[in-house]
Amino acid sequence: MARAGLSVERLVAAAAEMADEVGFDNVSVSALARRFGVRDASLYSHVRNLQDLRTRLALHAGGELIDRIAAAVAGRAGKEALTAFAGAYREYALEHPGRYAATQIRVDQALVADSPALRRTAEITYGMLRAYGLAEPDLTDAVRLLRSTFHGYCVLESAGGFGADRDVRASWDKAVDALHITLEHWPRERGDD
Amino acid sequence: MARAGLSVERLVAAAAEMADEVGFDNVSVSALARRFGVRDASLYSHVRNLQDLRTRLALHAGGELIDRIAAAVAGRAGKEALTAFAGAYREYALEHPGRYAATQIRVDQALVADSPALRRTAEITYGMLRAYGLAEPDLTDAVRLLRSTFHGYCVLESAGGFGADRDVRASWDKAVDALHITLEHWPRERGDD
DNA sequence: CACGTCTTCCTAGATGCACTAGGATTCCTC
DNA sequence: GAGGAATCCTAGTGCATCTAGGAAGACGTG
Repeated sequence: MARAGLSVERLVAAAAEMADEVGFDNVSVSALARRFGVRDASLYSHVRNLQDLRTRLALHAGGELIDRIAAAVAGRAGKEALTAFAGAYREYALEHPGRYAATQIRVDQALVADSPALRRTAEITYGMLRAYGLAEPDLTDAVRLLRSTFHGYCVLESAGGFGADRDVRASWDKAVDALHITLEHWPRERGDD
Repeated sequence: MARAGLSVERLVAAAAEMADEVGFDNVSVSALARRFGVRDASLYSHVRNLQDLRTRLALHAGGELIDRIAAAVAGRAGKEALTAFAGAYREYALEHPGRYAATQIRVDQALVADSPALRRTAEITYGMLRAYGLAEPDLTDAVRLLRSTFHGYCVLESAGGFGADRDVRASWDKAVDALHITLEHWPRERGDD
């Protein structure tokens, strides 16, 4: 019997494509097997179960995302870096809605800690913010604000949540501008209370 | 045979409780039927299918959320209104994670347009922002920024996405502060370009 | 009260998914 | 070419959504 040549890597890659096409929630073991012309059961030699597949997909997509961001931010600082970061983030979320959705799932913290991608994300984000001269706890607050805004915007935009007759890209640029101003005039924590 | 006294309203209410307990994704027709001591098939006299149930739950939760926000904002303006809005929003999302998750699903735009809740949300939001003296298209940009930040923060927080050792409530207050400042110093659109 | 009707809830069954056990075939290595 | 490991299979379980069609309670009308 001719073999299909499955492997964890090929499965994850196909799952990523499938997620972008039919949505992350519709990535199933059966559908993936069908795509390879193979029985469901065959996949379980390469992947423990559906959750395992999804987790691998999440880590894979997270790595892709941070690679793009890192490339965009490299060599820039201040507002330029922020704009590049934001642009790369939104572009990935819109180009790859399924993969981006995958990055949102709750993943075992032990796995996250093991993955270099997540650490790199933190490094890049905090590094970018250092240019604004923030210190803890303002730094963490600012990171949380950025993540929330970027994530929230991309989720709402790709879910079609912005119905008003106003260019979505323009609103995004405005939001990034606003964030830059906020970071420059951050309401700093006083050290003595 | 004794009747269970099912109705769409009771089903949706039970589904809402169930969503908060076991997560929105785990609300199933079978589990809901089990909760009423009734067969799965019996629910299909009241609800068309699972998607119908979820849509009803989403609209129900959306109504609850905007009611809370309206009550919190009533009689306030400016920063007070913004803080009240933000507080009511986050409180609901944390108290009712399942219902809040329900409000995120993609719902047929025709149904949304029919629902008074969504229109009320827009009214309240735009009304609150008018105090900052913004005009279109800045108004829409600001609404999108607010929604994104609130939504993103609540999603990330309730998904356990904020791992750093910093009080999550404090970061939220800081974010709301930052948004207030942003709204006061909004980078306005010049009319002539 | 008897009758017909509508609603509610049922049984039975089709279909699709995740997942396991265990067997067969192919590939790699020595 | 023989042994062992990896790959893919058949067969089957359990749980989910959803449909078709039937029985029995609730309800209004004469």
